Amino acid sequence: MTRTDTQTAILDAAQELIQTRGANGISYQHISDMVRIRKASIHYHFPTKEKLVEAVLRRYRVQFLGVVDAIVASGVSAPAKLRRYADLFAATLREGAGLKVCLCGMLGAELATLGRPAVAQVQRFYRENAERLARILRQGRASGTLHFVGDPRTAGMVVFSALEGAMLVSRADGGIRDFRRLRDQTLKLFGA
Amino acid sequence: MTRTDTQTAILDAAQELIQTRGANGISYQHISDMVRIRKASIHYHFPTKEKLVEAVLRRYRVQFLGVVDAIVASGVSAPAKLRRYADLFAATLREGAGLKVCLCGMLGAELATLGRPAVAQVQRFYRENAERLARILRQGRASGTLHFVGDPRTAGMVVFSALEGAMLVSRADGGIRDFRRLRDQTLKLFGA
DNA sequence: GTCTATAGCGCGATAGAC
DNA sequence: GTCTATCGCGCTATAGAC
Repeated sequence: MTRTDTQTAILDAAQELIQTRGANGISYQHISDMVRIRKASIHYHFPTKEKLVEAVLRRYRVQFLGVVDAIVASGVSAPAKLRRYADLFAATLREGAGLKVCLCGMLGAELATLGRPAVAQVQRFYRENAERLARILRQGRASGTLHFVGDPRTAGMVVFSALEGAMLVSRADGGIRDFRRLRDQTLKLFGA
Repeated sequence: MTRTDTQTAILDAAQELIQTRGANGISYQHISDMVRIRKASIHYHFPTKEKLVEAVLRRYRVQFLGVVDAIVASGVSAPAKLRRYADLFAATLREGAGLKVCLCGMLGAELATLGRPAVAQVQRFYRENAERLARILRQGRASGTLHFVGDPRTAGMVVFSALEGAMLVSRADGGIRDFRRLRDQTLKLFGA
């Protein structure tokens, strides 16, 4: 499990490239151009491209959900949690050089070309995020700080998929400015 | 502008493939497998892959916006228009064999790998859809049938990007069933 | 663990017969 | 308009030296 600096650097480059161009839009050469390593040497750390994508996915999911869980466990109000959660997406979008979408938003689009393990990782990311959001929404409604109708689980999926869609659309057109507008308006719909 | 049967068949196959696998996940061979034509012959109708993607995009945008404009111009209430609009996305998702996402949702993800003309087409699709939605929302608020706070233009973008995100996420996990739940809950947020 | 070299394949695109 | 044949390239992946 202990990861070397080289492995981390490869994962960093691969993740950034996938979030920008998609898994089908990159090659080992692209990674080699970013990391000080020859493309053949990448296979020593990650034998196939499929394994590399899986490794990127696993790290991303664990890291992202860790931050989400910290937000859920924090003592702030439900609207504040919702706001912090949405800011994770804003931070992702601005991260690095160009605009990046969520790794799992990108791989969700490319789902039909991924292997079974990668597909399972993407599905798990979606479910776990929606579940955390459902908890926040349930808490907010119980304490009277959030207002919405219907099942909190569905509402959690709505918030999650709306943010994924907002990243995708705002990257193409208005960038982070538009994303913030979409985020604010979306949160308002839940009374936050 | 008159299109032959062969050109239409190629565009149909290319569109279906792109909506499922993405532009970077398909090849002329994939199209050749679906249409009764050799892969080299496709170049006669669409000289490069980039031109083919552009042609698919243009046809999709014109066709989709045509239906949207018919909904906008129809005499039904704003909530009914919103509902019919959302049903276009549900229909797209179920269309054909496997689950398909919106062509421009898919190409939005792959935006960084597309040529300038294709990028412009995707942006235009986003803008035009958000603009039509803004009109519906404005009408609904004025007539007291829809309820939301803030700028109708931003709200239009919210509805559009939420539906794009809902397609993406529900394709990965619960399919059309989940999409309908997301659609219903989203419309409720606007009082529809 | 990283390198050079290369196998082996699929890709987009072109040439030229029909 | 469609075909066969092929070019040239980039891709993932492997072999073997260091």
